[in-house]
Amino acid sequence: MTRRHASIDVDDHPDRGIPRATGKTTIASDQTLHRRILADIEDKIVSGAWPPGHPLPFEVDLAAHYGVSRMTVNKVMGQLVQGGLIERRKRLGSFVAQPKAQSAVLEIHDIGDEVRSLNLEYGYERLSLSRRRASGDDLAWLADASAGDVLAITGLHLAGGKPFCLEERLINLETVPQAADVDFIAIAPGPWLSSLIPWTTAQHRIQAVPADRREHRLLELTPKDACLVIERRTWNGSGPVTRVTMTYPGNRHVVTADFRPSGS
Amino acid sequence: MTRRHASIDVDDHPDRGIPRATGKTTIASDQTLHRRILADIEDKIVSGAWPPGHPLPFEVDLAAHYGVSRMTVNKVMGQLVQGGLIERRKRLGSFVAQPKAQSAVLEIHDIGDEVRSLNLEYGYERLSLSRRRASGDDLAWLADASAGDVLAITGLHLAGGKPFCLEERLINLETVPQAADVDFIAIAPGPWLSSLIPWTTAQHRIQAVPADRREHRLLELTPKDACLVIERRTWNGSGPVTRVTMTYPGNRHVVTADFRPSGS
DNA sequence: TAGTGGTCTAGACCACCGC
DNA sequence: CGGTGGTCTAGACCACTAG
Repeated sequence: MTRRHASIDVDDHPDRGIPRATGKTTIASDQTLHRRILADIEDKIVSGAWPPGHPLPFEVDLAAHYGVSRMTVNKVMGQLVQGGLIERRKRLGSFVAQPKAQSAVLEIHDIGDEVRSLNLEYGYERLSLSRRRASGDDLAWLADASAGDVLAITGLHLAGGKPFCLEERLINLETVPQAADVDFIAIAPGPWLSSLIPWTTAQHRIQAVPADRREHRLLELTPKDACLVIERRTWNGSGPVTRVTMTYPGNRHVVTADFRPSGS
Repeated sequence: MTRRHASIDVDDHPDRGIPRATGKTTIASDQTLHRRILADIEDKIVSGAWPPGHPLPFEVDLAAHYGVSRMTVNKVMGQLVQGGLIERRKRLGSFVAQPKAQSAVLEIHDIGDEVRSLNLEYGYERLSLSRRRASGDDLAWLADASAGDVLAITGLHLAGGKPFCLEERLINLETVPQAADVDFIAIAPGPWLSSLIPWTTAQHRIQAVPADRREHRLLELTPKDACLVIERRTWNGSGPVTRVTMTYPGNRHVVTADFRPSGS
């Protein structure tokens, strides 16, 4: 065991230090090795015992300490890195990361599921559909992609018969030519696309805007109300796919995001 | 090689199928094995060649196909699972996941850094501070924690001399007793806490509200403007730490979130 | 019951980089 | 130069579960 770093301040029981459920910490005993070790080290960091910047023991030492092979420790360290809890540098070692930007996970569900999970009846009503050549506003989204035709759809999602959210969507017909043959009356563009288009990259922008006249009418708002606008642009391997802005009544809708230390 | 699943429809070159940079796909050739294999499989999924529900070859077959050991393939599959691209079930195999809930990563930066990254001068002004016993509203946040004292701080973050965002914060003095000795005039509560308190769990709620009178005045808004309100509740290993409400002028501030297929 | 994923090992080689 | 993390292997055992 090398001598650098402060000694491994884990209790050094005769069981070679593998964390057990018998202590005060809540660690399930019927876990895999790397899960228990991960939980143990996470606890050290989260509890503040190992503050930001604190050096972690080397892989070899951790392996010896927990009585496992280096590969197992390496797996744990990899998960800690991906969770943003530690940073690693060759020759130097591993260190508890400085909490820079908290990253939270924002789950964007299908609107139908979202509504039904509230025990409300879901409905969708197409308001308009038009095919047109990409114009000025659209081009900013299409970027340098050759300006072809786009499909513009607006629709209203209903929850329990009442307006839930207004959808304004643009579909790039160069990437998704099949969309030209759909009228999007029986099915909303979102689920139609997600069943067809594979995984992609997406950017979201969230902002608050005062409701304008059209939103007063469609979303049954009063002139003073605010709207939460979520804009999502989606790309594919072959280019821009769709851009959608969802306008929610701000007083009735909330976006939630959770944060967890590690990926698990 | 077992016979289930459609045959591995990767080009079966004499080089045993290890993806190279020579093809049409953009895969860096000087990558590690598991990165190249990961990129290869990701491409299969993202491009739609393997649609949702499509069965992946078994680990043994993939290992044989790529000419690597099963551990390497297993590492790749683990990353695909964590990226939400595939689902695995024992005895059945691995399948391309149905795109259910898109999950985006929301980065919560330090406000000072955020302002300075806009090339604006950052400033902070404390508006009020009071210590009080936890009352009705606070208790909902503290949950069943014993109701002790809380510190209530309001402050204004400035960008280029102009109001940027209004902060209303509650600090649980039972979890962070040290906060009682700070006046939070020279330093905002956010950075002070993050330099002191280790990593934790957090919940975010984002909504749009019409600006009220106080916000008109403090944020220099007109009566019609909307505000973007981000509420963050933070827990520690030892209990609730802080609850903060950030109110941004909705027309000037946007929250962005990105989505990537895999953790990489 | 047989085949799959999940896990773990003991060892190995290498690139990197501070000393 | 030496020690660290990064990677990869060949093999092993086990739990789970469809058939």
